Amino acid sequence: MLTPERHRLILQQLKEKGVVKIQDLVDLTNSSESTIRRDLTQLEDDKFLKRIHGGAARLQGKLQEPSMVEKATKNLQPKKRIAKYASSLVEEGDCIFLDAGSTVMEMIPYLPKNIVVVTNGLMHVKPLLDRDIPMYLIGGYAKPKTNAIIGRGALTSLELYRFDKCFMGVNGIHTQFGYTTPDQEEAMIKQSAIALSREAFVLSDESKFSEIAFAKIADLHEASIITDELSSEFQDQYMSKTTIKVVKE
Amino acid sequence: MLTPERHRLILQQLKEKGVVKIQDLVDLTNSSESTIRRDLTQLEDDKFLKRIHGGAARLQGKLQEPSMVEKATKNLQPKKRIAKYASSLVEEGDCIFLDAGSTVMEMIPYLPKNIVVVTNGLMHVKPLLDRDIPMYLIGGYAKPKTNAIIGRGALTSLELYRFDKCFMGVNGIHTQFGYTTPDQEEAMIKQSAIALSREAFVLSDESKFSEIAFAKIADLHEASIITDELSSEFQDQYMSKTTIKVVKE
DNA sequence: AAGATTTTGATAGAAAGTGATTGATTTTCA
DNA sequence: TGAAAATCAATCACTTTCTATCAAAATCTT
Repeated sequence: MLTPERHRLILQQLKEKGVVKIQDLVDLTNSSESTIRRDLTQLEDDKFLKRIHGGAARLQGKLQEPSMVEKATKNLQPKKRIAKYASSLVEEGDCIFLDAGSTVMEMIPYLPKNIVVVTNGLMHVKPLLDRDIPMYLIGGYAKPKTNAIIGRGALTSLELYRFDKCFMGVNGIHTQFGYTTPDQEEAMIKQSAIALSREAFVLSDESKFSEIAFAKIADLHEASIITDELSSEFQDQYMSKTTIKVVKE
Repeated sequence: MLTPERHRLILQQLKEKGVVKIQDLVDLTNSSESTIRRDLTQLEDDKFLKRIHGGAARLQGKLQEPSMVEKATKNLQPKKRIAKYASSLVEEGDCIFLDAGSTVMEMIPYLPKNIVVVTNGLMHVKPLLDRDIPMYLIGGYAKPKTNAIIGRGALTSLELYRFDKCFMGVNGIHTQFGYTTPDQEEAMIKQSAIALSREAFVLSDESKFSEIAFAKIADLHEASIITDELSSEFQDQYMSKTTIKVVKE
């Protein structure tokens, strides 16, 4: 995992929670304790946070501007671009499924209002309600780290619906949380949702995503990939089954 | 638990109540008395509070607006008291249902960790996850104003579970949002949950609640009412079917 | 492709935080 | 007032976290 990505994750956690434990960051980023410590030292030097025994704390001074996370963030822009394009595919009256995950969440501000959204992403709830978009939540187990609803019950609950379109994050939540291997149970939800949908779209803001994860999701059904960069090997390999839309600038 | 997290809790308690007992802080933070004492010493050094025999007191130096704090405190206390008592009824290993609503939400900080929670309250999600309490969410329509999951799907989703105990707010969310008439669909969820539970508890922090709402919930099944004040007419009227626990001080 | 540089993970000794105990001090209440 | 109860500061043993260092792995240069 790249250094700036880790830093972004750390700052984001900090922004959300105020204080974070080192061990949590280790789990979150799949890095060693040493690496996290070095990150924290560095971020403290740059006045982004304050180290405390056991972890780090947000500094309340003034440097809390939105610029803070933004500054440390280089990956935000492509994500927004992709999300905006994906939203443009949604038409009034549609019933869509939104996968849990940060890239998909970015779609919400751009969605039309006269639609119905079904989701398993707890983090999507507030932004959707704020926009007054009618929303159904899948029932089931709430997975702490990714705020996704998963499990057997979730599948049952999901199968009550049918969708015009569904939107999935490639590494879904894992992009954001640093997993390289998709969670088995979340993958099952993804697959099921794709099966219940007339059209499926996969959003990826990672220029390099693991071939395995890619295949798992896209190979099973027809799907369109929306990304900002894609090596030609992948294009050749999957072109036959999937449409690939590369969104630039 | 990280030191600043504990300090935050202490100061928060102090802000709400003006004075806090050490033992309460021990319970609240799951730390030892020694640790709390050390925290208090430190916070006093930093001029955040004044230590007094048995606990700590807010210092009235500057940042206090007595009128506002007092105002917010008046309705807060009974609610917390009731919620704390209700939490004490939950045993390790229990599977419980938590109704959507502000009074029930107050229970969360006091719940034991080795339980499973099922809820239809979206506002409960974050506090439960923060406490690492395993949580299942009912699926269905997310009602914007109350952040509750309701609807036909919710009933279906709910009926997959069985509970040891369930906890309902009387006017539920309506207390907070100023409704006097319970929402029909939310009432259905309440009734269904009570039916699926071995024991049912109704929490009320309103000394006067409407007879209609009361009867709707309590009359259908055996249930215990937990409240801080109850006119004797109600007691006489419902004593036969329900247990009433009045929590004072 | 070989070497230099950076990043990473592991380890050991130092430092800090924690919980229990003990005896001193304060409060309570008869 | 005086004895019992509650609260307190001080200390000890124990656990967790921290710093510093080194070698392996990854990345960059030339």
